[in-house]
This record gives sequence, structure tokens and C-alpha cells, in this order.
Amino acid sequence: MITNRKQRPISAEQQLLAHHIKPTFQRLKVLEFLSKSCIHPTVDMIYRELVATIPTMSKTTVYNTLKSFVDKGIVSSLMITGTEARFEYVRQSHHHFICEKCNSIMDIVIACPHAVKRSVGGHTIKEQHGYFKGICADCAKKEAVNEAV
Amino acid sequence: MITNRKQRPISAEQQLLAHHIKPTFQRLKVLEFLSKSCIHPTVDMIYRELVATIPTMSKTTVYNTLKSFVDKGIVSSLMITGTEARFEYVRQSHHHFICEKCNSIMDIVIACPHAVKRSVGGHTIKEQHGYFKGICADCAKKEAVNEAV
DNA sequence: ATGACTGCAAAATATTTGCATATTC
DNA sequence: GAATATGCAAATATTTTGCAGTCAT
Repeated sequence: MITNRKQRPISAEQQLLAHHIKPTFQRLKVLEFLSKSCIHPTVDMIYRELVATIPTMSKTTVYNTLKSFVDKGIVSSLMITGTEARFEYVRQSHHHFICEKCNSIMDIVIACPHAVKRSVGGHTIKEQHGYFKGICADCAKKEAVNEAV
Repeated sequence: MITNRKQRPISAEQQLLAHHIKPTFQRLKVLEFLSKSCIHPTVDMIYRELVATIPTMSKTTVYNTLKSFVDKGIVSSLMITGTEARFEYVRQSHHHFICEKCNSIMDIVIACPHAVKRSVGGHTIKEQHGYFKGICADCAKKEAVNEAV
């Protein structure tokens, strides 16, 4: 769901207007998809999803669109799983967990004392990112089952 | 400097042997360069540095070598500045600061309550990563000077 | 009509793979 | 001499760029 600063639900169109981005058809579709998704999709995932219903959609447009969203702070870009960027609609500040087995990315909401810092070591902070890598609960369970056999 | 678990200085060769990696000439050079470097170099930076004195060095070998180092936990791979992986010799656990202007990466040593966690949300943690993005002190200073002109 | 947006194609960049050669034990 | 490591070349993957056509004021 997309909300404004007061946590009131607003449309994708209003969200783009609020950030001075012209709400074109393609941009709305990208934003709507991201706001519904919890899989932190790659450019390719977004493209494949949208081209299914919008045959003229191009990857360049997905790249362009994501770049403008990231610039405006509506979407954040995660470089945590190898060489492919992943994207998420910006909501509450949180950390991530990346599973080495299944490569899924999960949101981890935990208190972080650095989340409110404005600067560190004399450097001005604009963004904070925290992530964990390991084995997710699902994969750990599957492994346990396999070993029992 | 390379140290063992008791913080005693050891040679690159001993470090590789301790991790069951055959200490070949190329691997030693990569490890020595990383252990001396504080710039979190890319594959290309490592390659260019080494090929200057070892004309037969290939990028494939740098990739292979880094992969084995990361697998053994001697080196860690950072995906935080766009599409190019950066590498650092593993020492004390710490966070990073990435400057949006000059793209330099700095180590940030701060207390983090999550650094000792073994699991989060039921998922088993193997690695923790934290980083900040913003404007470094140097670039902020330069900007201030430019504005004053 | 102007300026912004889209999308194809090509270029640029980054990484991986196949395989032949070289090296080491 | 068997096993492993190296390095060239090609393939693949990801992102960016140039440009021509399209769309919306």
C-alpha cells in the first residue's frame, strides 16, 4: 500500500505527483508493482512482470523509471546479492536478511541505534543500510529433513 | 598486516595454509595487496595493480582467487557502490561509509548491538553488514569552499 | 510546436565459463 | 603423471547511452 507522510493511503498517481514525477502509464505500473511486491525484485523481474500485460514495455524504461524513483527517494536500491540490483518501495526503515541457499530477501524490523544518526565520524549520513546473510528458517528446516533421511 | 586468531602477525603464506588454500604466487600477491590496502578495491583495481609487476596475471585468476578467499572467509565482498563488487581483507567487524560524491569507502568502527547476534527472526546469521551513504567530511568541506566563492 | 518520455539497438561494463597450457607435489 | 592452478578467449549478464519516434500539453 502507498501512504503519504501521515500514513494515509494515497494512489500511486498522487505519490508521483507529490514527488514531482510526471505520472505516466509506465511509471504508475512500475510503482504499483513495487508497492505490492515483497520480493525485492530485480530490473528483470519487474520488466518480465509488466511486459506480460504491456507488450511495448522496455527494459530501458524500467531502468529510467527506477532511477528517477531512487533519486526522489520513493524507492531504494539494494546491492546485496551479487551483481544484480534489487529494488523495494520505501516504507518503514528496516534491515534485510539474505538467504545464501534460496537467495530470498526478507525484511527484518529491529531496533537499531544508528538509524537515527545524522552523521558518523564527521561524515553526513543520508541513508543507513543493514543486512544479514545466512540461512533462512525455511532452508534450515529443509536441510534438517534431508539429513534425517 | 595479517594476523592469526591470537592477533599475532603471520605471513600471507601462513594465512593461506591456515585456511587450506594452496599458497601460489598469484594468490599470495592478491592477499598481500588486499591486506595492505584500505581502499576496498574492485577486481579491476587489484588486477591493474598486480599486472604492473606480474605481466602474465589475468583477471580470471583475480576472480578465482577472490572467490576462494571469500568462500574461506579471509576476505569479504561488498556490493554497495553500484554494479562493481569491492573487496576487503577481513579484520575487526565494522560498518562502512560510502561517499556519494567521491565514491570512496571508509571503515566505520561503532558499537552495534546486532554484531553479536547469532540469529534474527528465526534465521541463522553468518554475516552482518552495515553501511551508511552520504557526503564525506572531505567533500562537505570542498562544497563549503566552493559556495563561499 | 515544444519539451519530456519511451523504446529499440548498440555500446559499455562486469562476471562466468570452457578449455588448453602450465605448474606443483 | 595426476591433480590443481592459470590465463586466454568467448560467452553471458547487467547497465548505460544514442537516437528516432511518440505523446502530452
